Amino acid sequence: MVKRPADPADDGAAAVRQVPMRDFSRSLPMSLLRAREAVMRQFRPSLREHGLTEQQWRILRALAAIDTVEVTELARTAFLLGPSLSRILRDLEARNLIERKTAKADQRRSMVSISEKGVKLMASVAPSSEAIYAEITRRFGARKLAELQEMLGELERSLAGLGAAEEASAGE
Amino acid sequence: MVKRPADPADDGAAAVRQVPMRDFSRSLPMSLLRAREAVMRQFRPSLREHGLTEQQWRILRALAAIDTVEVTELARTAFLLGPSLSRILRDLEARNLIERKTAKADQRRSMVSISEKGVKLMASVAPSSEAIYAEITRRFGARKLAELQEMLGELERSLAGLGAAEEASAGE
DNA sequence: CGCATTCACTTAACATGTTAAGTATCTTCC
DNA sequence: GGAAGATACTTAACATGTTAAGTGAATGCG
Repeated sequence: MVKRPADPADDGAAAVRQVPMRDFSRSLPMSLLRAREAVMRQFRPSLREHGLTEQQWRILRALAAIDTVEVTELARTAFLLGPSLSRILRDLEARNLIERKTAKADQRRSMVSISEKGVKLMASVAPSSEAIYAEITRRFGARKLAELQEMLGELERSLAGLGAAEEASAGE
Repeated sequence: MVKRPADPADDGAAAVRQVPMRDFSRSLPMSLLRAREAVMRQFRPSLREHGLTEQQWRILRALAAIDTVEVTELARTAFLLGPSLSRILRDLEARNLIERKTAKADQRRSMVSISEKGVKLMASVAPSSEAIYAEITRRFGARKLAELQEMLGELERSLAGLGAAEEASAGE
């Protein structure tokens, strides 16, 4: 039900009356979601052809750049939560795309690295992936792309330490 | 294993040598993902307190703005895939937060609307949600926020029609 | 009319996101 | 050196993302 004023084409300047909430489609989270989806839509088909999901690809890329890492550090790098990473590593290991061995000094830690097979798979995916990225850059513009990334970084930094714990600090 | 050149602090101008791929953490998808996560991290606790997930909240907001819609149109508005929406609507209906009735003219279509209870729930969530949004705007800057959203929109538009079908057009 | 297509969803199946518990290992500190 | 607490994962449980298949209802067309 929900009766509303029924004023569709009223998106001008002084539209601050009794609007209960910012137009949904213009919220920051939605903008970010839509933009990211527009980008990922380009990559998914290629990854899929190689039997990889977006997250698996993130992990392989992260591993290719660091040789060997602990799971926790990998989670931070690939921006995945522990449980997700745990599952994916199990699968990637079963497919022999990565290798795992527990650290000698600390039996809790397990060191992960990409395997030869993993490296080869990456080599087969990278070209098309790079081509797609290049096309995106061409369409949007390299300059603007850099600007956008800068702003996204700023946004992230400006929100750092707002929602969680806040250990050592004044007032509270 | 994976032998690499081992040249960490070499991110200057002429770093186009044999780098197999752009530094992972600086890729556009990652930037978008991290930024969005930084934003959503602010909202999730509040939504959770009210028993809502991010997606459920998106649906309620979309419904509050349009009175009644078909499921397909709602999917487009709330930016959810059909299957996800189908499940969520089932749950929201069971919780009496929305109402559903099949259209008379076309038995395939089901018209969805928010219920009184749904409206009340929204009213109880909106204040804190608005406050969070205001704080984000304050921290990042209203001007920059608008710029960012504009760029995200441009990015989305510049990629529109690149990955899918492309029905009526020249050259295949 | 009758049948193949298309449409508007819904189900299914598998992968990940998200939070809470569980497990083994390590560290501290008495 | 031994129990309490902290760490580094892993499991569990539930919700959503993603693709494919299924179902019932309209449409198009001979």
